[in-house]
Amino acid sequence: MTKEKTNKPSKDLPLGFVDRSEKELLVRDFITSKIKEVMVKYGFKYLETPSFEYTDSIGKFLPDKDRPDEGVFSFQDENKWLSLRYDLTAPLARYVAKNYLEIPKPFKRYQLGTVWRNEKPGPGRFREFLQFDADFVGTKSLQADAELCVMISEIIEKCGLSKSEYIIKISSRKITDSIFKKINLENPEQKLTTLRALDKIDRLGWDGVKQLLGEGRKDKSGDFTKGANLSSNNIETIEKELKKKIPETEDLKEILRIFEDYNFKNFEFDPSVIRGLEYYTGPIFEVNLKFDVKNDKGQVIQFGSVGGGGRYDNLVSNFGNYDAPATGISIGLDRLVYALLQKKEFKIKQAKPVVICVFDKSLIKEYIKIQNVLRSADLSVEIYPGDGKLKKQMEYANKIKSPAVILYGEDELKSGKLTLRDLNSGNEKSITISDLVNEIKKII
RNA sequence: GCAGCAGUAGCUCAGUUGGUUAGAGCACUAGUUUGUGGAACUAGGGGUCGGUGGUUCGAGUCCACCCUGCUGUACCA
Repeated sequence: MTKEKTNKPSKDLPLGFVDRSEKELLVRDFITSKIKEVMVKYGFKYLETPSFEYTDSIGKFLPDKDRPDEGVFSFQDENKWLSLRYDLTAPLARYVAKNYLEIPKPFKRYQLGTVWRNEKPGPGRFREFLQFDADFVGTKSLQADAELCVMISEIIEKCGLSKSEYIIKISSRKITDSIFKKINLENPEQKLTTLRALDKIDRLGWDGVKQLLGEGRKDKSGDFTKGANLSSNNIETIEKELKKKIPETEDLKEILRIFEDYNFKNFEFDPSVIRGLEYYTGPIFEVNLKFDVKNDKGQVIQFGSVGGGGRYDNLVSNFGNYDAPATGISIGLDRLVYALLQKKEFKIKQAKPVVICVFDKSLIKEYIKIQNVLRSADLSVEIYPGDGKLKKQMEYANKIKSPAVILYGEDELKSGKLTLRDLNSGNEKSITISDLVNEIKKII
């Protein structure tokens, strides 16, 4: 190996960016194919928007900041700030505002695309990842919200998870709104801290959350987080309200009725679901896995949800005069892949090429002829990309998990037959080129 | 950002209270087999022990600072 010298380029990747293996990509392709099937069934339109948007179009405003890179990756082009999109919802709102008069109302679209976040990465969380997003724009009907939950369940199950392995959690921003009214909480900073604390019930449990609602909490590394400083009375009220098993807000009651009509049962009312604090205005949902996810060291990690969404009735109107209530849901595909890979054995067939060994460069014409015969039959095949010793070529074929090699040298030239070696069994056959396709099909 | 832990060969790791030329397994290269892979055997290459400075006769080992990674926590529009 060559020594690392100061001027050599680094082979490290930027923080939070990863190379993705064929194994992951095949699972991801499988998932996206299932998503597309379901989206067609549910009548959503396929859309793609660019990776970059003007920074202010995606909800980031930067009046006097030098670098608007908190949370997003940005650069300045011709005096305008551009940012890589951090989700697919904001670009959708921009798209709807821009094309409002042409598109059908309501507008149903789905999108698959890479998004980037300039944040600290965590287990199964990267700074570049693939997201799936489906939305209804231009309808207040809660039928839309309910259908998103049903639809996302169908996708998850098509990906191979059973009903006992995931659950859709639903809640509504209206619940926390009414609690704040009840305890007369108006200080916006306290409200925010409170919401953030409540969002953590899953991870920290009520004990931890109550510390965060009060003075604060020390995590297991010893780090201290300041709390919301609510009175113990108010904390008790919040706990009592949120422990109610049955939703009292109208929107959730209605959604539950619709779920019944769909005969949809794999959901759970969970008022601790808070999610994206800024733009949600009504029902919110989250897709949670019910099994432990481990890292490659075998430790169980805090994995969080694989997807979620909710109603955002004001996002489109931010762009102009059009009022377009909307609701949507997204899945982090790479996280889903990460989780699926440890839950299930995926046997995704990917043909490996039969290798034609290069005995003699002067026979290359013959090799190409053989290759053409196989490729015409849509078989995967390659001439060994080099001209080393036969042993090397065999090792190569073995390494790439080739099903078979074809040997054609002096002996074969004389006999007019070629040798086909099955790399699994080690058996060799001498056959004519007209039998080749059939013989290979028997092997693979 | 804050906190805890870690960094020794391509990978996984060992390295005794500080003591000569720093080790193992796997992987790699060559050979045993110049027309045959997976197994075995033999030989070989590969490391400024994350970096810089310090303590010491002597540092992979001790100290300080920095860098990187993992985990938790915060933030995540």
